[in-house]
Amino acid sequence: MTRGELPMALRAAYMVLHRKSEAQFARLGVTTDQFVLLATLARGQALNQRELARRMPSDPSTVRAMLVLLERSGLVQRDTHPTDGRARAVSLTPAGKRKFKQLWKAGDPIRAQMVESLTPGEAHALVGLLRKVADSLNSQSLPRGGNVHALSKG
Amino acid sequence: MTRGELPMALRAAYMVLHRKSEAQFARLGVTTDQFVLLATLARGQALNQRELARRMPSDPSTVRAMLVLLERSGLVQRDTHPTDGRARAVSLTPAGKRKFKQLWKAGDPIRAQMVESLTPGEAHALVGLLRKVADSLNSQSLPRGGNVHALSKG
DNA sequence: TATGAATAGTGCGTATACGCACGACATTTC
DNA sequence: GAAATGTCGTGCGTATACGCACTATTCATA
Repeated sequence: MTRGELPMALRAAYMVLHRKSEAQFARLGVTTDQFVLLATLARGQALNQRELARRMPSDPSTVRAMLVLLERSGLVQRDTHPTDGRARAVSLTPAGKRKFKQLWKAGDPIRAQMVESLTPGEAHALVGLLRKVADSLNSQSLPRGGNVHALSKG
Repeated sequence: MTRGELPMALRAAYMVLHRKSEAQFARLGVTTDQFVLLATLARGQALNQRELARRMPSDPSTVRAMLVLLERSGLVQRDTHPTDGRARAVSLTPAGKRKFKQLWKAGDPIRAQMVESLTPGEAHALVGLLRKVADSLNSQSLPRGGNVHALSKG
């Protein structure tokens, strides 16, 4: 197997998922990434923006831009943090919770199709392998230049 | 396993890959997606813009914006298509070919790390599973609303 | 061959994605 | 308790990502 296949396969799979999700959620007036943000908040309310970004995962700058829009549409609120004057405590509004339930239903066909294209064992394995790869990339600081093999083979 | 884990794991893995790649390629003056475009062109020269978009995969509008930038930096050229007056034949310039080789080397640590975090069997399986999921999402037109299970269980 | 349908590319608008610099507040250290 | 250091959020700039409307060209067919 060629080395470059794995990154490209990962990219291709994500892109299709993203496109299909976008089409599914558009009717409900939110984007795929806004759904991810709402889902993350639904799991853990009153996060600050950095923690929210870490969990999505996304960038704090990006999350801020998203929150501005979501706040404007009334799905999310940002209160001043009780103990940390720098931070803001983000949480779903009641409307946000309702919208999230609606979105979860709307996304079900996509989740179902992904899972049903695989055996239960394959689905489980795929999640495990994706996490393994993600963890590996997350942990290691990559060399800035050149070729790591030139070193390890020397 | 929860249903939502697979999409989130896929998203998380792609995001890390994208971020790490961005950091690696930035020194060389191109983005990760520009690298993908150049790699796609390196495999099949003189594609028109739609075919290029189909292979990346990406959106024709996005590809156009990228080509404008890449053309400006001299890595890519767009000639009028020999037989189709609507289309443009996109190809790498000599500078584009050189840059691509350089980028391929720069990306090697990332590809290496992804592959080496898995056994050869796992890596092979992962690529297969990703393609299976991607193909499944690509082929089926999803229902516009509601829950596909409400139908299949009825 | 005229004409309608399909296709390639363009241009625009909105929403991520992320780096970077900045001010505000916290925490540490002396 | 004041200064150094770190962290949170903001604001800005550039580059995707994609839908949509529009023009130009090609293809199908009457």
